[in-house]
Parts: sequence; C-alpha cells; structure tokens
Amino acid sequence: MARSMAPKQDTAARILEAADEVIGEVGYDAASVADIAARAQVNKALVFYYFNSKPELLERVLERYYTAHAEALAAAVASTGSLRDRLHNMMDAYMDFIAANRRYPRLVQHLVSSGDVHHVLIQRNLRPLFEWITNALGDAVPASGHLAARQFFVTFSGAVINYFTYAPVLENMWGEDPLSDHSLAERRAHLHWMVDTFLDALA
Amino acid sequence: MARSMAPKQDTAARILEAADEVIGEVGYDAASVADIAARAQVNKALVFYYFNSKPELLERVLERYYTAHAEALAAAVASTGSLRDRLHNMMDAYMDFIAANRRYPRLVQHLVSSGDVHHVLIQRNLRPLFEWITNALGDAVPASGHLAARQFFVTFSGAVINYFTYAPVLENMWGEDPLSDHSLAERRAHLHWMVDTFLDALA
Amino acid sequence: MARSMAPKQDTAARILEAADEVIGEVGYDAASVADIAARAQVNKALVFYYFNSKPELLERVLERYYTAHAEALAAAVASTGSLRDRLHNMMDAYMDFIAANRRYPRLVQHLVSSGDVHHVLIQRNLRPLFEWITNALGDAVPASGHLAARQFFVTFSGAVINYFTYAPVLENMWGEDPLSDHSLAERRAHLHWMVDTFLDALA
Amino acid sequence: MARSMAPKQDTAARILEAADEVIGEVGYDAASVADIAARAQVNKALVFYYFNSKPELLERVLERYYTAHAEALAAAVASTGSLRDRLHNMMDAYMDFIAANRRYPRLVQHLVSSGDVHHVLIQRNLRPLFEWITNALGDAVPASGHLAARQFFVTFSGAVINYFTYAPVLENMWGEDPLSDHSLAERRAHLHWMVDTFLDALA
DNA sequence: GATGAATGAGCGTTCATTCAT
DNA sequence: AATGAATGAACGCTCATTCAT
Repeated sequence: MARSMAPKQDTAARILEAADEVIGEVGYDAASVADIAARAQVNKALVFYYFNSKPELLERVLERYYTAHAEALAAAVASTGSLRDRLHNMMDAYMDFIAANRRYPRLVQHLVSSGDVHHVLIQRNLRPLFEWITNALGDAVPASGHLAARQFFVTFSGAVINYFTYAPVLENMWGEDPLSDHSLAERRAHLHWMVDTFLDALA
Repeated sequence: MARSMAPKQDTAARILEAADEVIGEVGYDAASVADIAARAQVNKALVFYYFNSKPELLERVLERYYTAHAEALAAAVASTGSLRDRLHNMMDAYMDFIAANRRYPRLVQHLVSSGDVHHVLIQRNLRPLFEWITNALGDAVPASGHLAARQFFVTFSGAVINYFTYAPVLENMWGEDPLSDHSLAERRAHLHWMVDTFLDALA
Repeated sequence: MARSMAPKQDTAARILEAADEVIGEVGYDAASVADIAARAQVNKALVFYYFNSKPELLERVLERYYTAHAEALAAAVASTGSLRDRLHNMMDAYMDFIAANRRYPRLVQHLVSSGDVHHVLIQRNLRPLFEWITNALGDAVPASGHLAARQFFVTFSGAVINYFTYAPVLENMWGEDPLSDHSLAERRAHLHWMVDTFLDALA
Repeated sequence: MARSMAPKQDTAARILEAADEVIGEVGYDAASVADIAARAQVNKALVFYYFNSKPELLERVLERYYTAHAEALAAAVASTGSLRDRLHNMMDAYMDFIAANRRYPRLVQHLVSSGDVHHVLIQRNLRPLFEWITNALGDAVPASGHLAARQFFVTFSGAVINYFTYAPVLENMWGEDPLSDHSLAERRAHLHWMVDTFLDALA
C-alpha cells in the first residue's frame, strides 16, 4: 500500500532546497532558521541535526552551486576550437546555467555585498571561471593593462550576472518582463554581439 | 557661554554618516541600530528621535546618495556635443562619483539582492541614469532587440558597479589591489575602450 | 503623592539579589536567566542590559560576597592579641558572616564542585582567609607536613562550611533543625572546642 | 561467527561509567545525555533504553557508589577493638575509598549544593557512616550538645571530603599538588592526628 | 535634544526524550 | 540491542522600538 503519492523527498535535501529558496529571497541575515524549517516543513531543531549551524547551512547551499556550476560549464571548458567559438560556447553555457539556477546570481551578489565574511566561499565559486577566461584569452590580449583578461572577466561576468539581479528592479522601466523567454533570448543575443564586437576590435 | 567654537557636526548628519558606514560594511540586516548609534557616538534612542525607524534611516541614506548622484552627474547629463563625447563624459562622471562614494555600489547591490522590499528605493536611484542612456543613444540604436538602449544600460552599469563590488573578492586572483589608483585608472581605460568599441560597431 | 509604599529597590540590585537566590537554590547551570528575571520581576532582556551575560552575572554575585566577606572578617583579621584569641575571634566572625549570608556556603561549594570553569572566581574569595590562617598560625605550626597551616585551613573551613551545606541533608538524621538558633550555637561551641583542643595539642 | 573474543564490556556498564565521568567533570546539569553517550561510544537513544531518564541515570550512578562505599567500609565497620583503633581504621578505609573513587566527593558535594531535588539520594549514601560514628562514639561522648556524635560526623566527613573537592581550587595557593601521593599521605597523617587529639581531649 | 531604562518578539542553538525500524 | 530521525520546550542572548524624564 503506497504510503503517500508525494514520495517524501529526502529530508536533508528538502531543508537544503528551502534554505536556498529563503536565503535567495531575503538574504542570509534576514533568512531565519525558523523560516527555512517552515518552508521545508520540518522541525526547526532538525535543521541543526542535519546541518550544524546556520553558516554551515549556507556553506552547503553554496557547495551545491559550486558543483552544479562546475558540471554545467564542464563541456564549455573542455571545448576546443577557435577562441571565438569557445567564448560563445561559454557564454551560452553560463546563460543556460543561470537560467536553470535563477537564485544563483542573486545569492552570489548578496554575499559579495554583505561584508568580508563570505568572500572566501564566493571566491571558490568564481575562481574556475576567472582562470578559464584568463587561459582562453591567452595571447589574444596583453598580460596587463586595460585590455588584460581580468578586465574582460569583470565586464563579462557583470554583463551576465547583473542582468539577472537587476531584472526585478528594472521591470518597471523595461518595456516587458526581463526574465521572459523572449527577453532572455534578447539578452543572450546582446552578449554574443558583445563577444564578437570585442574580438573584432582586438584583432 | 559657548561650549565649543568648532561647531560640532550636526547630530543627525553624524548618525546618517554612521548608518551609511555600518550598513555599507555589513549590510542592512546585520547592521544593528545599536552599532550605528555607537559609531555615531550618540544615544541609541536618538536615532529614533531623528529617523523614526530603521527602514526610514535606510531611506534617508539612499536619499543622500540619490542627491549626490544627481549632482555628480548633472554636468555630464547637461553636456552637449557628440554622442561619443557625452558617453565618455558620463563614464568619467560615474567613475568619479563612485570613487568618491566607495560604499555606494556595495550598498546598491546589497539592496538589489536582498529581496523585493528595497527595490522601490533602488529604482529611484537608477532611473535617471537609465533614462539618460535611453535618450542619449536615441537614434543610434534600435528601439528594441538585442541592441536596444536598455541592454547597454545593463552592460555599462554592470561593468562599472561590479568592478567595485567584486574588487575585495577578486583581490586574491588579481595581480594587485583592484582599488589602487593605478588599477582604477586601468579600469577606466577599459571602460572607455568599451564605449569606443561599441560605438564603432554600431556605426 | 507617594507612588508606592514599597520603595521599588534599585533594579540592578533586585536582579542581583534574585540571581543570588535562584543560583543559590538550584545551582548555576540549572538557574535560567528567565527564572532570575521572573524572581526579580523584571523583563528578561533587562538582565542583559545590566549584566551582559549569565557568567558576568555570576561574577557580580560572587563579587558582592567577596566584598561582604572581606568586610565581615576585617575586624577579626585586624585583631591583635594571643593566637588563641584571634582564632576564636575569626571563628565567630566567620560563623556570623555565614549566618547572615546563608546562601554563601552552598554557592561556594556548588561552584567548587562544578568543574574548573569557576575555580578562579572561588580562589579570589578563599585566598584572603587562607593567607590569614597561614600568617596567624605562623610559628605555632611547622611550615610543612601534616601540621602545616594549610592542613588546618582545610579542616577549619570544611568544619564550618560543610555544616551549612549538609544541614538540609542531615535534617532527617539529626534530632532537630541544624539551622535553628539553638543548633547553630551548639555548632559554634563545637568549633571553639576544636580550636582549643588543637591549640592545646600543638603547645 | 564470534565478532570478538574479548567480551566487549557490557554496554550498560559503559554508559554508567561514562555518566559517572561526565557528571563528575561538569556537574549534573551541565552534563548532557549526548555527551555521556558520546563518551560511552553508544547511540544516544540507547542511554534511554537502559536507563529511562537522566535523573534515573544519576540514581544508578549513585547507587553504584553506595554499594562500593558499603563494601569498602565493611571491614572497618565490622572491626572490633578500641574506639581509637576503630576510628583510625575507618579513617583509613574512607581515605582509601576516596583515593580509589576520586570523582565521588565532588559528585556528592555537587548534589548536596544543587538543590533539594537530590538530597534523598545523598542521604542514602551518608546515613550508614553517620550511624556508624554515632554508635562507635557511643558513651565516649554526650548524647547531645557541642560534643555530640553528630558534630564529629560533620567535622570528620568535612575534613575528608572537602580536602578532595577543594584540591583543584587550592592548587595555586598550595606549595604542591594536593592530590599527589605525598600530599595525600600528609593529609592522612593530619586526619589521624586529629582523631588522636580529639580522643585525648575527650578522655 | 538627549538619555537610561524598559519591553516583547525573535534569534540561533541545545536539550531530554520518543519512536519506527 | 541498537540506531537515525524527529520533536517541543527551553536555553542565553540581541533586536528594534518606546517612554518618562
């Protein structure tokens, strides 16, 4: 006899998911463990049973993204071919990842802008991409100066990430929902245009 | 009998400045009114005497930036001449403003990524710039699609703002301090290069 | 117009008194700040407003005893005359002090037997008496060995303090209430007999 | 197939031993069942399986001491001969018992000074000794007054027990470790001297 | 204007205990 | 006999806010 139609997902996973949601919605500090437990429909003490503290819970949430991030970008990282192709591939992979993990950019920017405490965790998540871009651009750009790879890392990642974090703020000024499929496709096209424009200019 | 010749800075202003600092350092939620009062060296109750609540205090902090922002950009907004000149002017004005208000980008991104509660306040601060770019680009870009003004707004503002917010996180991977005068000049050059590259491509 | 007949004792003092009572009754660990606040008829948060933490509250309770202890013994400490007289004086002073501070012995023994955490606080309270006995006995006893002053310190202080802490436990086996005036007088006579007996033997 | 030849110590006994240790170290209230289970290397729920509650666990710990106590003192209790010999015998037996059960005095004093809740348990442990002394002293002392047997019970037991409980506190003021073999021998000599002195005086 | 005192609600965390397996 | 999961109550402590002076 089936106990329940909804096959009660693993409890720890449900808490993690709830933490991800709540922290993503209101930020780490404003997210209370009680909120998270309520969202996960578990007893508050159980959160501490599985994850020992609130900071550790955050760590585990980020760890999950770190892994997902790495997996999502693996193919693009491994891809060979022209620099142009590789950049376009990566841009697509990155957009795909965020489209599938809508809370990720907000979480990252929240932690980045919430004091030094969480910077180490964030670095871990950003470093692979930073290093990939540095390697990919390689000889195409100078090692230092205003066209150095690191400048492009900030510009590119800002162009992607900020689109998502600012979306809800811009919704009013925008003609339409910036997170609709149509708008996302438009943004993606803009980013690809930007990649091409930069590469043409560097050539 | 005059207690002091040096006219002790206006109390409300000192509280506002302290609020700006503390919130900028640890974020709105983690900043306690007690911390702010201590930083301003005033009694905790006095914070509520001048600003009625913590949210209102935040409003006033943002309002101060709104004004400063408007003033700082006024000349660039009013400037006439070629589109190229006007964009370069604005970019410089924006960088100057942030260089003089280092806590501003972090505060904005913190609030953007801390839940819908604060979005209205942020919108007020961003809208003027959004409208200026839309007007300035005018006929140079299509009204919609991946080259619409709004796309450039996100790309430009992200390229400026994220540089500052990610600076402390990137410091390790960076060769040097991203907020040194030298690094800032490099970033400024990168942004100008980006403006020129975009305009050339649009032509 | 008189606000109240009961002249509402200073709040901090009321909390301190309540802490003393509650901790004295059930021990430090079992005494909750909520209990203490309730006993003092104040808001729980107020306990932290005046004393910053539970450990600090305990410190202040002990500090109060340290002072009272010192004052109560001052005359006996200062007294000159024969060793015999001085010891009898001190014994009386000590009994008087404890009779007036009935919770003191239980508190001390509780902290002594509750792990190393509190030993420093206790040492501070015991040291003066230890040093006084060492000095007072002086040449009357050898510097080391089974008749050294330190041996008498333990024997004397145990004979006084244990009487009070064991009183409630012994009540059943005892013929009468060990804390009645009559019983206390009997104990006091026993202690003086002990002093005389020891001195005679040492002579 | 036998998992182990060395018949792993009975689980319940291991829990009891762990409870003894942990409670002896930090006191009953500060000792958590989780700590005890961890120390015994068993599952927390198992503690409740064998001992139904935390108070019952304490009871069993004390019961163990009651038995050990009785056994250790049995010979001295049964011994015949002069009062002087019997008292010296008992003093030695008591010191031997505590030297072999170092946590016992701290536990007893902790419970004595931790509220009335535990007094019944303690009485059970103390009564045999109380009655033995009363009987042993018999006609040598008056039935009541400051030389009654009960006075000597408190003085003797305090002189023994307090030495052990105050040892860690006194270590600083002491010239050496009060629990070293040498120091313990010294204390023992002091106690025997005290017995002789008292008997001589009573004669 | 400015302060110290006071409060109720909520925080993250730990507790002894229970239960299904 | 033994375990991992689960829970409600309580813990010490901090919070934004109010109020009398």
